[in-house]
Amino acid sequence: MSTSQRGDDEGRQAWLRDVAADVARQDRSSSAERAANILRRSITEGALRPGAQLSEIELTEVLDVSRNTLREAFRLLTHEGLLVYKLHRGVFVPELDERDVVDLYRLRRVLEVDVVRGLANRSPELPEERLEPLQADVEAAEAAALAGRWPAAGTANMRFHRHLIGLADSARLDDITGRLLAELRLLFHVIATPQELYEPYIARNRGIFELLWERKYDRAADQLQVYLVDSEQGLLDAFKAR
Amino acid sequence: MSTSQRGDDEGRQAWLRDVAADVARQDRSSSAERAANILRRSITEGALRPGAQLSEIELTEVLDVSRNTLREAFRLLTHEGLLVYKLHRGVFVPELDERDVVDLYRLRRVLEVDVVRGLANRSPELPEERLEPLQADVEAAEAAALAGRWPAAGTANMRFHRHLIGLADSARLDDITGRLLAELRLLFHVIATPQELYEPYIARNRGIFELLWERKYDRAADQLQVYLVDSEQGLLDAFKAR
DNA sequence: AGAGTAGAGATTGTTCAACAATCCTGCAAG
DNA sequence: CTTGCAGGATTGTTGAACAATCTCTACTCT
Repeated sequence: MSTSQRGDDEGRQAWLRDVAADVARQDRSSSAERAANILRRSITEGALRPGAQLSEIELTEVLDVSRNTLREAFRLLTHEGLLVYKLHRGVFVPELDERDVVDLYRLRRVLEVDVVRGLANRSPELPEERLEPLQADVEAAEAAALAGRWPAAGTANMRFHRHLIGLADSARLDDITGRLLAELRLLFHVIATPQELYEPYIARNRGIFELLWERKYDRAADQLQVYLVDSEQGLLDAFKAR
Repeated sequence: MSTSQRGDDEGRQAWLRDVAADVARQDRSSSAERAANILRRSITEGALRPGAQLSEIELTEVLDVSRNTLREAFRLLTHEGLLVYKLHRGVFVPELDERDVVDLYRLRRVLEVDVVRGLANRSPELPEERLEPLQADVEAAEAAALAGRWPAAGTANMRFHRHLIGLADSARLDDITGRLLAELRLLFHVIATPQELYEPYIARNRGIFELLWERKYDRAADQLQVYLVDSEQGLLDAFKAR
């Protein structure tokens, strides 16, 4: 927090306000969010399978929160698409099908490809350091794949695409992407062998990253488009084989 | 719904009660959703202006729900972007600025234009009757404009774009669009004279509709793109003039 | 007088227990 | 086999209580 701020009161006050807001935002981890984090992991890591019902009474005991707080956590996850409410019947882990695959990938394609293509005409060119998170994700995925830790590879892959979208500096786009990727994780759990699903795409992630690094945004967008079409087809094939 | 746009509490409470009775008649979902529907209408129709704070105790009395249920409704609307929480200070109608205009229109452009362009390669060609809701919206907007009822013209315009997105048959796209348009309505309320904002675009809506009817999807997409760029610029100009 | 501070009052954040409304199950009658 | 009806279980909603935090006022000190 060592910034050489010049002495104007206006700037200092704004700076203080920013820091205060930042701290307040981090303090926001309430009981509901803690419960939601636990449930999110349980869902995305497969402990709670699609179709499973989440009993309120049981979970209030396990998570040690009140029913109201638990329901708040349910709402958070509902917004992310990881749970669905059925009136007077409770919350369930949604069961997605092929139509959802098509729907989700349609959105992914149009959004991600547009973000990458849009990088070409930024008024200040994209600074190199903005690509560093992407590089870290690519390397994490490669390392996890080498070690055979496919769930970790999947997580790194998700982070890569989330960081890719983040280059657009759009809060709403980030929000939408968070939901899309969370729903995709639900779909991946239908697949028996995650290795076949992820392995071919790790190298392609690196290819896209390299093109971004060389500022060849149009070519990166083209590759991303093909990547997403192939990935969708892989998921659809896995569905048929199941 | 005759309403005096005065800021006095008495008038606003009466207005809320009217909407409450209106919505309760046709709504059989949960109390929280009912309350959320009432508040959503109050916000999008301008009774609750950007920057306004929503007092919990006041609204529990007006809406006749408990604080917990009301807060549930707040959360629903927060997820839609129609309310923002400030920790320990309450919920407020957000005040959007130029950056939000740019962000929202960026998303609108990429999504709407892609939907229209995608109509060209549907396996079963788009049936004509799918365009009927759009026609109704165009005509409603023209009628409202002729009568000088600009809020109604704005509503019809919103419905036109929502139905346009609906042609894609994507539940997630519909969901996202609902949120984007709701936020746009927040922005429109900053504008003093809605007439100037809507009038030029009513004829262009008809133009886009006619092109869709003639199955000239690429040309319709091009016009839509220009439409959205101009609309964004109009909003930005209105912001500067304010 | 002006700046800073302590505290009262008001509002929000969170939890709990109880009751109402609804759904599911199993069984009996047609 | 279908339909209708208890009874039990689960969710939906409420009101109250208490903790945490903010805002505003009044006071103190320089």
